[in-house]
Amino acid sequence: MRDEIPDPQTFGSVLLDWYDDHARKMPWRISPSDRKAGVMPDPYRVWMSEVMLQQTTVAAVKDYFQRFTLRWPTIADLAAAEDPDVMAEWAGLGYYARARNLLKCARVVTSEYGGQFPDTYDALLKLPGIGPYTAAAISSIAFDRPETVLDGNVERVMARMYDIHDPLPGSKPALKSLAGVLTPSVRPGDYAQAVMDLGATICTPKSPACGICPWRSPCLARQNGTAAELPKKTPKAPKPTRHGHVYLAQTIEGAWLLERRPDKGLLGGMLGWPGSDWGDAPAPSPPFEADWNCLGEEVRHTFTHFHLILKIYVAFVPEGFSPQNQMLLVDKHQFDPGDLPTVMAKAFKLCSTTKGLGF
DNA sequence: TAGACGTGGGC
DNA sequence: TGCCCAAGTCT
Repeated sequence: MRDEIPDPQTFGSVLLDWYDDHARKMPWRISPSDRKAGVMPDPYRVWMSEVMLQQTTVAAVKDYFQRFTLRWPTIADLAAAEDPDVMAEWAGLGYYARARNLLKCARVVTSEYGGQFPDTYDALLKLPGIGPYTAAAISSIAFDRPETVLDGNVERVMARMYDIHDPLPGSKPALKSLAGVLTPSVRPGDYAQAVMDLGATICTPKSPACGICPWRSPCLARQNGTAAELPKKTPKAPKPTRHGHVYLAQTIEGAWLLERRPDKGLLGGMLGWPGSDWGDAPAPSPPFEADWNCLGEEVRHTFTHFHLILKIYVAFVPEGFSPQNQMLLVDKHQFDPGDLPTVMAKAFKLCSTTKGLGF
């Protein structure tokens, strides 16, 4: 069946023609016409957008990207930022290791590369938070080098183009190889974005719009009627349910008792409420002795690999209490629940909308 | 190397 | 409602 597929290099020009008319507008993207006129993107903005887009939708990223680039317009600005400010700005976007690595990477590029991103795949791959996908994306999009990006979109497009039924992630190397064969030497940066746009808008996970796809003719899955069932994926393990206790306490002046979570592990580096471990039946562990008032409602939240149910307790911080370890008191005028990861913001919201607690 | 690591939207 | 999915990386 392979002999029915046209010369791979012609795929590139077909897709680029489609992209010229259908490229989505994004704050970090140079339009195809501007790009053809010689305008190059700012590698800092390409890097920032690609890190934010890891496992995250374009819609969710847009506002964060605008805020980050407005507040820290250059990589030197970001490298000089305070860690808590960056973590607070990232709050709500998820996968917080990305924010910690964003700062690490900014500081390495500033100190070791004079503030200029390297342009090769191998050099980019060595930087914190930059893996095979992001190294290829920055190298191709920001520097127009012919690297092959392989994200979820490209995996899906390739599995369908070649009607690959082997399940992901095992089939990843084969799909990368097939994607590499199709990568053209002309306009590789626009091509990388074009394949991803194709996957995001036409070759979608469910109900792919094969009828209007620029690659409908050579696509083997469309010929065989298997597009909608590809790519196959190995089944995921079921999520267990864990339980925990969190303690929301305020001083008589209104300051909130929070803790800075350790860098390693879940919600690493973020602010949160003091609390127990999360497990099957965790022991209560209030930050101080008090008459803790348990809220009638619980927080329910689902992470990537488990469900969580949190019991909320509230009390006043006793006079003379001084925070130990990673705990800190945050003045009520400085406290912003938007600085918290979503699960912690949910606990705050539940607390603040429950009446009769004295807060 | 397989599991850890967030969140919100769509169906 | 619950599951799938989104421009993955790290260990």
